[in-house]
Amino acid sequence: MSFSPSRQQLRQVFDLLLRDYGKQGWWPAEFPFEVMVGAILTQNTAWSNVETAIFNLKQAGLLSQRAMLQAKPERLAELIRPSGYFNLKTDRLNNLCRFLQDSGGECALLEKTTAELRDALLSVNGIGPETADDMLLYAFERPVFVIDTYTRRIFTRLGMAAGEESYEELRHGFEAGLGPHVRLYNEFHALIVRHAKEVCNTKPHCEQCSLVKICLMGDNCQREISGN
DNA sequence: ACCCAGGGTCATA
DNA sequence: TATGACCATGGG
Repeated sequence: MSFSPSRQQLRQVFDLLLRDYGKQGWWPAEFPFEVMVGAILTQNTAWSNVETAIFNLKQAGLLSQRAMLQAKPERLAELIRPSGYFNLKTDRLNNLCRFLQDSGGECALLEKTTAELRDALLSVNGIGPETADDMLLYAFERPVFVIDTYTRRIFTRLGMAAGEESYEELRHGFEAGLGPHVRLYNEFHALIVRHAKEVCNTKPHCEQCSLVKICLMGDNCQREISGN
C-alpha cells in the first residue's frame, strides 16, 4: 500500500472545499484544555452531543485539569452523559488530566518536539492516533495532519487512496504532499468535516453532493455522483 | 426500527 | 496482525 498524492491534487480538493464553505476557524473551543477534552468526548460521537457535555462541564466549573481531577467520577460521568460512552470517557478524561499533571502541566509539554509529544499522548490509555493528532494540531498547533473516517472515505472515493492504507500511511501522505503548514492542516481537516456534515449527512444522501461529487455518507453508500 | 456519529481498547486465534 | 465485541447517547 502506498498513498502519495501530489501537492497539486491535494490543493485542488482543498481549494474546492474552501471556495464553497470558506474558512472554518477550528477548533470550536476557547482554550487548549477544552480542545483536548472535546477530542476525547467526540470519539465516535456526533459533535452536537459533545457540545451539550462541554456546556454541562462549563456550568459545573469542571472544565479545568484541577477541577476535573478533584471531581467524583460519578459526577463527571453524569455531566458528560450526553456524549455517550460516558463511563469509558470519564476514565479517559481522568487519564488525560493525570498525564498533564505528571508532565508538569501544559507549559512543560511545549518544550517537547512534535514527535516526542505525539508519543507521550499516544501512551495515554484512551488517546489513539486521531485523538492525539486533534490535540497536536488544534491545541498545540503542531503540523500534524488529522486522519478521520471522512478523510479516508473521501480520498478513497476520489480514487487517490486505495482504502486499505494504515493511519500512519495516510498521515504521512498528506504531510509529505503539503509540507508542514499548521494553518493549512487546520482548515483542511475542518473543511472535510464541514463537507461531511453540510452535504452528506442530510438525506437523501448523495443527491446534494455537488462539491467534490463524492458521497461521504456511511459505508453503505457507495454511489458516486457524476455530472455538473 | 434502523443507521450513523469528528475512535479506541481489549480478548482471542 | 487481524478480526470482533464492547462502549452508549441522540438525531435523521
